[in-house]
Amino acid sequence: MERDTRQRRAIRDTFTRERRPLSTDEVLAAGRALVPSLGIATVYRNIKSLSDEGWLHSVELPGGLVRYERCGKPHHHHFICHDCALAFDIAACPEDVERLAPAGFLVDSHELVLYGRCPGCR
Amino acid sequence: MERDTRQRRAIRDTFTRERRPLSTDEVLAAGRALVPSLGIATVYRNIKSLSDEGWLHSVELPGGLVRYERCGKPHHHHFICHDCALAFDIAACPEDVERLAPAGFLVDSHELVLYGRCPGCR
DNA sequence: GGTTAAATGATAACCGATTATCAAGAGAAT
DNA sequence: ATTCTCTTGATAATCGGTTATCATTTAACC
Repeated sequence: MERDTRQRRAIRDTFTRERRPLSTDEVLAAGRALVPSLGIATVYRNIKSLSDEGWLHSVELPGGLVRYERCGKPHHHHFICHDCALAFDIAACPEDVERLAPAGFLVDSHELVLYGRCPGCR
Repeated sequence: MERDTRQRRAIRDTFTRERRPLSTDEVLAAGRALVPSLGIATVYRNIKSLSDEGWLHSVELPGGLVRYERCGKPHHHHFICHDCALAFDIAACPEDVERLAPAGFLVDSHELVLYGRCPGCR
């Protein structure tokens, strides 16, 4: 991936505009608003190359659906709306979660997911 | 599923003995220790019927691997070891996580996953 | 113990997600 | 504008997980 194509720009712009984890389908839908001919194979290819370049990384939240977000964001968590299924970033973090683990467990990272209804679905 | 078979007993016993979320492969492996002929189809069938009966329910943790645990446990969270990939129960909970969400988001549940190394892998 | 229908086990089929293929399209450099 | 080669888009192939099929086994009841 060396060339600056309309498709690749559309995909990058989508991640830059939406500041939340996006699934391949969401990238395809949003990207088609900019480049109607965009195909799913191109979405997968560019997500892969942008990940290899360290511009994107995958986010695995419960639900078996892989999403991707821009690299370099500060530590944060996520909110998933059970109506629209969109994932949103949550800046806050419930400090010192390490102490919640029983003795003998070594904690080195954590993931918190809040579920509910997003502003747009209420 | 009405008959009390050796296979079904082995699967139930596995969940009763291990008090943590189990994947279908873990149930198959543990169940075969009791009934060597146990097949994966039987594991899926019994997990489904035990779920329909309200004895089991699925737990979706990050990673795209569905696990199952007994119903009726008190509110708890999970720890996933990144060496052996086993999931363990964590009794503690970082209270009032609801207020971590920005205004406009209605939170009705949450899931916390701690990652690290379990006692057995250290 | 014999009968009968439900459960099992091996495996084929299915399904959604991802990757590979390849002819056509289009950046980039001349 | 032309050339060259990388990228795209349509779709076939693949993959892991789950479900369906069906002959065989076996629990439950007489």
